[in-house]
Amino acid sequence: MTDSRFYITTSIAYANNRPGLHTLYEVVGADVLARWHRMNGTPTRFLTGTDEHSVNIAMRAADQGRTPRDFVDEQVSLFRAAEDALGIRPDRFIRTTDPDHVRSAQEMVRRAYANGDIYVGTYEGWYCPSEGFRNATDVVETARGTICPNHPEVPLQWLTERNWFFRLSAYQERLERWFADEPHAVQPEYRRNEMLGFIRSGLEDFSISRAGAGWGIPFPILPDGSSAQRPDGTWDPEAGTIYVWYDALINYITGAGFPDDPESFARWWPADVHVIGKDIARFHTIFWPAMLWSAGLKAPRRVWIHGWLLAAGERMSKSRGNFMDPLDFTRAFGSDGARYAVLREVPFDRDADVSWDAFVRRYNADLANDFGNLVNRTVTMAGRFLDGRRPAPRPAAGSPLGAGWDDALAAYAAALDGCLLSDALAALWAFVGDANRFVDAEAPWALAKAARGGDTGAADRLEAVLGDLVEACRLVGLAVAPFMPETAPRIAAQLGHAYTYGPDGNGGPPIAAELRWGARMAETGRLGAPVPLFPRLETDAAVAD
RNA sequence: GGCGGAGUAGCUCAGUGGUAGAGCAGGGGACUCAUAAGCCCUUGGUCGGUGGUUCAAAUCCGCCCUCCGCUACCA
Repeated sequence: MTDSRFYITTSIAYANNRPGLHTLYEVVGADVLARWHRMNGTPTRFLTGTDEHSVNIAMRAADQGRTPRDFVDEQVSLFRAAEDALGIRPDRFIRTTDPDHVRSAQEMVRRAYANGDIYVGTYEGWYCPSEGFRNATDVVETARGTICPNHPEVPLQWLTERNWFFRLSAYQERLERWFADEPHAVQPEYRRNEMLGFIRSGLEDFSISRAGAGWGIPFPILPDGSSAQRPDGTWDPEAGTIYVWYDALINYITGAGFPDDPESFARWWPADVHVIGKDIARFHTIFWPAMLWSAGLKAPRRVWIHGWLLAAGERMSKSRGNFMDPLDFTRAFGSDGARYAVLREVPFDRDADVSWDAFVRRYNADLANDFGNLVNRTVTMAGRFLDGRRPAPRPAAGSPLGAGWDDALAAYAAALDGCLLSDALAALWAFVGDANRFVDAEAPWALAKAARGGDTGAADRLEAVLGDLVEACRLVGLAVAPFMPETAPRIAAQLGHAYTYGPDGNGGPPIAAELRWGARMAETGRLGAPVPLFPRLETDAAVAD
């Protein structure tokens, strides 16, 4: 993205339960992309949050003898604590209960109405209180009656409701044109094809209101088209509430300033990337653009659909109970270790099996052994052989490591642009491997011994080799800062370099200039103490799943 | 059922016509700056099955088997 700003969002988490790593995975990934753009000097807005309205949530709250608001407040605090532990720094944490979001959703309904895209119809079908509407082909007939396969203990209800519907059918042609004109708007490619296939199979209208559900955003229009707002400012309950997508999806524009702050909205919309899970791809790539067009707004520039975390081949989920607690994870791996492990282990474009042991192996191999040890041996050798004075690197052309850096960085940056976070790390770690091999090839300890014996050629070479290694550590440590924002300043400190980026990645110089080989070679400095960055973990250090 | 994708070393995967690859895990070795890390070497695969095309197929074509994704209204 070469635009003057970068707006990235995640899906908003359903605030019905404590958070799992499989939910926060997406937010960590988006946080990395946000930090990368912030460090590049691009004004960046990163939005994440929670989805808090539903009959299910109201029921759970009632079961506990609490108000829905009280219930979701507690869930949200758990999400925020877990995100904080993972180093996630959104520019705004949006809640669908926020007052400006309520106004935003209602305004979108009004615009759809004004554009003739919503109408009162009748919805009929099975309704599972735990899951929402069930398609007739999804329910199961048993001796006890019709049940929801996912919630057999919860009685299904046959619903007949007068609801508002959105005229999605009117947007089929425009959606097909959008997919054709903007081939990179939906990624990865195979998801795009699935969505395109869905569009071509024909689009039906969908319902956007619920009657009689109290915990939701008041539907702003009565069936006759008049406002549902009463003179005292309250809303006529007969109008019902806004149902799901005209509530949840709207958060992306609320977070950009719609409708209260037109100036902000003009600046930030359309979003550069919506990062979402594959289970809600259709709503984001088909419903959402149509809803926006109906309101006279632009579709998002890109929707990135990531895969799921699997445990033994099964999707991690709260209902299955096979998910990892993010706080267990960060306690064992550290915030940065957790971020690295999950984003390296799971390709951002498809599902992947994960396990505690696999994360430990990845952490030990990549962080403790390869990179952490590289920094540690470099700082130790330079400290000991050069009395703590930081050696300068050779010019890139004269250094095996310097000559390879540009390609490594280019591969890293290209992968980040393509949202392929695991590939980005792999590209950087190939360079880390080069650096470790370089150490053994040059054997600085042997050069130091020769230098002590009076060999001035060896002394010069020692200086050059260690200078290259210090520079390699500086570059990798800085480049990987979006993934490991706490470790980056610790590396800089050990290398005697300043680190001027803030805790969210804002504030420093554009990273591109800093990531040139030798960018700081003219500066002198002293090395810090060699403190191991990533202590090795034992495979049986902890048990979790 | 329809459309799409995948089956390659113990694990995760790369490889789209020309003598089977990487990382991790396992084994051995030399070194010693380092978090018993790093480096070097190495065990290991009838490339899902089968029939074709070709001088030559993991790679192209047919058929079969297995697995996965999408196939509408989750919050």
